Amino acid sequence: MAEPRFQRRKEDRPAEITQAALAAFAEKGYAGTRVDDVAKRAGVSKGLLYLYFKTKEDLFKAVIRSFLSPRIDALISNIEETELSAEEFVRGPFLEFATSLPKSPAKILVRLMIAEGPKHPDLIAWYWDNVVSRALDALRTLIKRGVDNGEFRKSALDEFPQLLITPIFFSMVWTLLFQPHTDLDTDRFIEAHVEMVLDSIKVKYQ
Amino acid sequence: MAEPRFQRRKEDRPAEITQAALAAFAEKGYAGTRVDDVAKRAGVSKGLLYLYFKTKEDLFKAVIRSFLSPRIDALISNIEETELSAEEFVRGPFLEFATSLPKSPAKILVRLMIAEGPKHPDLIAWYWDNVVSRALDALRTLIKRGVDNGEFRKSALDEFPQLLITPIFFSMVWTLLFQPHTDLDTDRFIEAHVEMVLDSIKVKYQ
Amino acid sequence: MAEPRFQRRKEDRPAEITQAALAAFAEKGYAGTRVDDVAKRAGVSKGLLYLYFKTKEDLFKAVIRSFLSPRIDALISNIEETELSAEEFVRGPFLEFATSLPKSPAKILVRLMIAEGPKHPDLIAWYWDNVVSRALDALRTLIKRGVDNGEFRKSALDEFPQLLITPIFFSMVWTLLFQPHTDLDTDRFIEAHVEMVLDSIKVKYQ
Amino acid sequence: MAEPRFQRRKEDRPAEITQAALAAFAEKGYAGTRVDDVAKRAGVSKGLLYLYFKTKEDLFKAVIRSFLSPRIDALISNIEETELSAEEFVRGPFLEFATSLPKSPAKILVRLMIAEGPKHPDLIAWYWDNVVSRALDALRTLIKRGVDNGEFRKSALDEFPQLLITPIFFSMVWTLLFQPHTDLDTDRFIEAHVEMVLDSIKVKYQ
DNA sequence: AATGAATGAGGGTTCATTCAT
DNA sequence: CATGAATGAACCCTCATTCAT
Repeated sequence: MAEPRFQRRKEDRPAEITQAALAAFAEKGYAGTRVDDVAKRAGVSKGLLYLYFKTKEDLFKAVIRSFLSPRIDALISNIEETELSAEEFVRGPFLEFATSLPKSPAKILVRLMIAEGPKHPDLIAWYWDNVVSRALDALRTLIKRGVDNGEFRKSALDEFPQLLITPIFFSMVWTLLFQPHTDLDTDRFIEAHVEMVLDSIKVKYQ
Repeated sequence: MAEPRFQRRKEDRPAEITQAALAAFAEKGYAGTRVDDVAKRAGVSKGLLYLYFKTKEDLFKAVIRSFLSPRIDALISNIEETELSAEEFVRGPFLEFATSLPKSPAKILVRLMIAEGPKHPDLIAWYWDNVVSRALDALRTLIKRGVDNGEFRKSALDEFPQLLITPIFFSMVWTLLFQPHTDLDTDRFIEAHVEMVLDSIKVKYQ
Repeated sequence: MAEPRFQRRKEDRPAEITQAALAAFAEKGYAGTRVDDVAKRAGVSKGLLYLYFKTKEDLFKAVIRSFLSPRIDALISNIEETELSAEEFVRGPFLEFATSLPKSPAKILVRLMIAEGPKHPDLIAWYWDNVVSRALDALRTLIKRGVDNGEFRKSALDEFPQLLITPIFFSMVWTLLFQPHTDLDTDRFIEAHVEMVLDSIKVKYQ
Repeated sequence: MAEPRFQRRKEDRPAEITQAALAAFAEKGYAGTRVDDVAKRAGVSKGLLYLYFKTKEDLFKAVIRSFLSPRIDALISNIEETELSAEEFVRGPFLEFATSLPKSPAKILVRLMIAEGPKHPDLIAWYWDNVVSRALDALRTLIKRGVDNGEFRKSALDEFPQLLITPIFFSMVWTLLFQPHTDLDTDRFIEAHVEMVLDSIKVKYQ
């Protein structure tokens, strides 16, 4: 019944701490989170936390880096390797990805990025290089494929692939802020947008 | 309506402080801003600041409340009083409003709302009641008018007027974060989106 | 009877704090002294201390700089302006200065310098420039005057004026360390040394 | 006297640690030295270090005790067993000892003693009993022998044998502090002092 | 009304020491 | 014996807030 006060679990610690930190940052924001709290959440002493992360900022960066990125990696390789037509891909895997994001903790990360980003330019840079620009390229590839296929006509989407993901951001931010005041059905919202985009760029006949 | 020629004596003190606070919060975020700095920026002593605002949080709320809202009020009354057709209004006043926002300090307010909102639910509530829901209603009115006019067909936009403003938020957040890494032409981006929406909902012929 | 919690005494604060800090550092050394304690000793809040001294190190430097130096300044100007013969000066004012030092708080400063000096090279440099090298020059002047007068013969003291002050340092360090174990009569010890030196350099007859 | 050829297997662990600790303390002082660092320097784990030394303070005392003392032991027995005249001894072995000290790590120990001594009275006591008072006695013996021999006249040195070692301390402290700012030739400085002392106490003629 | 000196709770970080492995 | 992961008490410093002037 006596739980040992010491537990050596070197392997798992960083992930556990990172997990706990995400939860804490999500609730209180960066400044509002006390390192003590993160440690407590992780079931760990403050000292140990500092063994794995040199500073609170370090911890924050580790949190940001370790989430979201895998998800996007999956989407990207999916785009590259799929055998679906462009429209099928958009209606299938892309839509699934798009609608899942606002329900995931990614939402929280977006908040943190927006809130704290300006103070951590290197973090933004890392994100741009490793996540955003790659995702953008993948989207461009997908759209170009549709155009080359004759599925899509040439459109502003060629230049602004962001037009496709606009409602994802919006949903995340909207629910983050106004959840108690409204209940946006993000799935249908995003679907409607995608439908609208497809409607606008699909080659209609013949 | 006659503007008093001499003013700015005293007693727009609160406004001056609020102004200074916006600048400070914009630069450093809420937690990163020291009350001292705000006072210095406003050319006022710390003590005086506390005469007008009971706490730092109070000051923050005053800042948030005093900006953005007038702008939206204008848009709303514009919608209500315009004699333009729905499409003309979207292409005209709405687009102008939409493209101007990402260049204005509103961007910063959005950041502050996202960053600090969760800690200030009453602020969010105030915003919802006084700004967001009213703006949403106005948009709905506008769209409904278009449908009633026979300009627009029935569409998801009826339920989700947000589909129209999606790229405004996106532009603001995007430039906030990735300004140094990319240069999104927000004007053309937003125009492209609006065009796409109109393309999708306009009754095409006959 | 109720003492006001706040007391505005801007002028006196730095000196009071510096005073308290000397006492604290003397008792516990630099590392062993808590800023809190210094504040308490000075009857002041920790925060106020940081208003006047940016860091603990800053405070330490201020303490070191503000003591000892005036004492030596006096000796130096004394040497420059005296009308006594060299021997008279040594037996009179110099001896008085020399014997008083080991009983003064200077002892403590010497300890602090020795203990902490290596970590604060700029402090050492300041001391060298403002105190030590000037004192050395003054001593050299004094001895040279004696030689020029025909009071003293040429000797190693010309090159090493430090030979005169050797027992001062020794007395300070010795009592610092071994006070409880021995009772060196520093006055007579230093006198004996000075006598010995004079005996050795005085031109004896004719 | 036969030195065992193979050694250094294990179990001069304590000595190795003590060695490493001296180096560390010398560089950073007591408070500035991390136990971790000492362990690393000694090529040993922190846990093992704590096997040999119960606390950091313990380690510190061990360091202090293990150095300097052997050197002085040698001098003392030298004084007791020598067949040289008092003057010859002073000019020979004593001077050699005196000039070598300021160049040795003893200097560092002196610093540590001065800096940390007041916090470790038992260490001081140990030093007094085992090193200082014995050294003092030996010096007294030497001087008395000179007087009894008719080499020296009666003088203050009889009461204050410290007058002989004054410049040793001085040289150590001086170089410790002002090394970069001056270059005292400690050998010649100490020689000059000794010469002066002898000059003063030697029976001059017949 | 206006100032800014003064307060003190609170948070990030370090590091001597312990103990499971 | 040996390791180094884990603990937690301290300590420096900041800053929102108060109040004597």
